[in-house]
Amino acid sequence: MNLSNTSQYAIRILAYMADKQDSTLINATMLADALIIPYKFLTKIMTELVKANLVVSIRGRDGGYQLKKVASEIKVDDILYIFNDNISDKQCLLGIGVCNKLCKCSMHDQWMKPKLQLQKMFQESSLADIAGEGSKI
Amino acid sequence: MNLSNTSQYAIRILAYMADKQDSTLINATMLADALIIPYKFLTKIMTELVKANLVVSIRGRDGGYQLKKVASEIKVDDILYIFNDNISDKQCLLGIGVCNKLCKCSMHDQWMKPKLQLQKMFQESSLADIAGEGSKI
DNA sequence: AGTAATTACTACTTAAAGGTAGTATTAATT
DNA sequence: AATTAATACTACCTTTAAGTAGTAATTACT
Ligand code: SF4
Ligand code: SF4
Repeated sequence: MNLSNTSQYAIRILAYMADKQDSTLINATMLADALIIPYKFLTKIMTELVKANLVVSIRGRDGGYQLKKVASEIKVDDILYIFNDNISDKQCLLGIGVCNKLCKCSMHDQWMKPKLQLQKMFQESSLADIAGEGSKI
Repeated sequence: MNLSNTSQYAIRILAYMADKQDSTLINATMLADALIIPYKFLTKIMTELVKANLVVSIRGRDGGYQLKKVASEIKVDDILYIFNDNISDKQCLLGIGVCNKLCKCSMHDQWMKPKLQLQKMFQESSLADIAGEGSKI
């Protein structure tokens, strides 16, 4: 009942980048050091973020990474989506799968509330919301 | 962001057993067939449920399993606890870990609401609540 | 042109969850 | 006592997530 390591790292990375928006480029070494994420694992994640168009990379000497959009336009849900970690409408609690109003397990209705709240939280929180203000990353 | 396979199976097994309370014993083959869970994996789970005192087992010919307590006294949370899949108070969204009121990430407060709702859901739902009524298991 | 610093790619290793196989133990029936 | 049907135990195999290593490609600076 928690996000994958990869998703957690990705959120923290992007929030950190949003926070440092002033300085144009941030490189992998700086990110890995600041966020205490294994360097090689981080670069792997960064490449996926670049492919997903959330981040721009500049290769070669003096290269680095930069957010591709303004922080307020990148939602946490967009990040989770990349790693198949977002909450879908059909997210199932007991793993039976496709059920409907007539045929459902007894936890389905109870599960709806927190599920929708999680969805909303992820869809409405942008990097601008979760970065800055001296908050922990 | 979902329960482990093992936890999902365990909940469904116990809910099914609560539903069939009338017939004294249910054996592993019946459970595996009814719930479409791999037999050998199911017996592994059953043994853990027995050790955790939620289920009584009777070995030998004509043996099987039986709930150890009445259905209303077994909460979903008790099941999740066995497999370290319950929602703890300290459950962390971003994986940084031990934070507090003064030093926290910006998602912490938003995360509190769904987290508490999940906790409540698991702690308050008993097998009696989720079994029966022709609901899917 | 050469070097250094950077991201990207390919491939591997490790750890954990999920699942399977075989055997031992237990107990009722004959 | 032997057989049969059940759970319990031990050990293994498979799949996926997490993490690591090495090399190629790219670019700025000298
Ligand atoms: S009814 Fe239960 S099993 Fe079916 S989709 Fe909803 S949560 Fe999952
Ligand atoms: S503040 Fe954020 S990182 Fe810290 S425990 Fe809460 S959710 Fe986790």
